[in-house]
Amino acid sequence: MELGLSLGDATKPFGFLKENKHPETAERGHHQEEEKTQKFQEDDDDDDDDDDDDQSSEGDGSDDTQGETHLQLNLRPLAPVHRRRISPRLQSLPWSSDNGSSENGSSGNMGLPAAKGLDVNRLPAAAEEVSSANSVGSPFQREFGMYRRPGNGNQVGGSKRDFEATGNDVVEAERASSRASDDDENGLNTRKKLRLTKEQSAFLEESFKEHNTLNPKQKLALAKQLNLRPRQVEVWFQNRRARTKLKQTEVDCEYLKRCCETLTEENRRLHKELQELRALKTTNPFYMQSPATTLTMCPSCERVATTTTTASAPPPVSAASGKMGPIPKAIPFPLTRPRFFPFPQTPTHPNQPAAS
DNA sequence: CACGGACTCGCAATTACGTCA
DNA sequence: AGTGACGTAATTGCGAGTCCG
Repeated sequence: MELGLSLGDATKPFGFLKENKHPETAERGHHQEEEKTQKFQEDDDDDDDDDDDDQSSEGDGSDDTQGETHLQLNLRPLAPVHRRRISPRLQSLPWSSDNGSSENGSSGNMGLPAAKGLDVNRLPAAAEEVSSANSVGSPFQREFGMYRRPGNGNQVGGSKRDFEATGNDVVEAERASSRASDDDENGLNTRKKLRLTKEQSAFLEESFKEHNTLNPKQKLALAKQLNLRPRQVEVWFQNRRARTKLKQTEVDCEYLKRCCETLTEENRRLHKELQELRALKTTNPFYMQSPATTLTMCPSCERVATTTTTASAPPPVSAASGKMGPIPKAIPFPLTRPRFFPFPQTPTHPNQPAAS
């Protein structure tokens, strides 16, 4: 059973993040690593030469981007070395030279309200920008600062995934130290939760309507556009998907509940009908004298037909299969049929002509 | 070619913060 | 001012897919 709750059309392309595609790369859906490698490289080298991405390749819409403002992003990866343990394939990327020339708010507005001033989280983001621009502090330090930042105004504590590097000894140590520090610092390390502004939420919502999942490029673009950290965008989409699913579950639940109520009512009605028929059978002597009539169902077409038998001669049953025998010729039921009889008039088998 | 480890991502469950009545 | 309910940002852990040595 499928219900039509529409909380965003996942089939539509990620319109406002659409970029020109290279036809030869538009079909490589599963090579995310290569995609990312190529994307980051191309972003860094040539802003106007945007390639495709695996997500946008799901929808077409690659041709209607002409005339649209292309995103001009200077996608500086966030702490590429320490954010995640970098793959050997990514290590050759020119990220090490942090140019710090990110232009906040100068990117395309994606046809939506400009993200300028959407700076709930701007303080930490700006701090990162400044520190990176001045080459003060490594990306790791910046990310680490986000992770261990004690409650300080508008700043948010980062998560382990902000510099996630699974299996890395450093990270394992930091996890441990972070948890230990939670105990030691008596709540100084309490995470701060920031509410997104209406504009940010609306922007993310629009993005979600376009596409309910993000590829890394889209995530970075959104993050930059909204002055959020990519992880925040990622989390927002994650939670948004969860809310959608929950909503869908509620709708499904409601539908099943109504189905159950309908079936219960139908069952009650049929029971009542059965009782009426039994009462009729016991109170109508003529009915009793008439040949026993049963309703049978054709196993092939599942249509109901009437079968007239005598009490001593049960309906024929196929000796081989034990199933019902051939459908007898239907006759009007019963001869003393009450006017209120609820069954369909003269049910007959389709292969047999109706009794006249 | 099979295999194991590393990496990445999404999801479910949960926590915790901010807001509001 | 205190409080509980609620919405939601954020965290954590896990499974699955992919890549690579």
